[in-house]
Amino acid sequence: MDGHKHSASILKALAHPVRLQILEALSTDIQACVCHLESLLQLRQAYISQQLATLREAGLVQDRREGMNVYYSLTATAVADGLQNLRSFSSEIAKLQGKELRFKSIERDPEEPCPCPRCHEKIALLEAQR
Amino acid sequence: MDGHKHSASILKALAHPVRLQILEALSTDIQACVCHLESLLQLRQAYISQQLATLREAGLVQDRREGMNVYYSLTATAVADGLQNLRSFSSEIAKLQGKELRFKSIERDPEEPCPCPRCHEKIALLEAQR
DNA sequence: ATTCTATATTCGGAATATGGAATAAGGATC
DNA sequence: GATCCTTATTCCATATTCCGAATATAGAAT
Repeated sequence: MDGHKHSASILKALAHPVRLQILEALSTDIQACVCHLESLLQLRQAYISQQLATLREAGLVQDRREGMNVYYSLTATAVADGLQNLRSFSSEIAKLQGKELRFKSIERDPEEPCPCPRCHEKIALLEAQR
Repeated sequence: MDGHKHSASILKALAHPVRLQILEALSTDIQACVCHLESLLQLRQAYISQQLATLREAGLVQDRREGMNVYYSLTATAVADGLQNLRSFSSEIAKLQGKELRFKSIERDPEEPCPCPRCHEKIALLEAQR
């Protein structure tokens, strides 16, 4: 297959702010259900599902069903590495243009757990074990 | 500025087979006039100019006028590095999908110089010095 | 000044991407 | 079975990209 075409199609899947955020979330959380991403990014479920489908078709993420939930994860650690490279790369390009980039981090306060049901289960489990 | 948005806009500029080929040409040739790219990629001049404009607006290439010609080059070596990374990255993703990538190299036969005027000048100069 | 050559821009129709709304599908639970 | 819950898909209007054709511009040469 034509390498440039394939590279371009991967880049096309990457070239979207929300999809980048999703990938970033998956590169720190290892895996996440859709409702987790929903609460993390504060976006509608259907919308996230759409973006996940794009990423899935590009081969960047994979899904795994577990009961009622579907867990997404990166298909390779190379994806996380690529994101890291991309970050510094675009920062460098931005600097040439006299701009300073700020990547809004979507870190969650550990004391304030994600309100998605799955997280609540885990929290409840942990507290029951005390 | 929002980092994800800027990254996405850079990726959007990259996400095109012809633009990738142009960048690759510039990462080996250091710099090239439009007519050189034209003969190298076998594409119409106006079309190449359009793609160069996209790359220029994204901050990936810069132009320098010299007499009648305009020479393009990468704005940073990081761009060439990024292309290299992208190549192995998309190869890895492709492998996960059971595909094998072939990047058609646009190497020029050194015995068969580029027919663009600038190249002819250089060739003529070299031959005159013998 | 006119012409030539290299490059850039504009216009426009087709194709594709975007994102909202509604709906469907797949399991769990009762 | 009926009913939730989570996730996926479809539909649709709008916006954007793609790329060919024509045209514009900028500098060189006559």
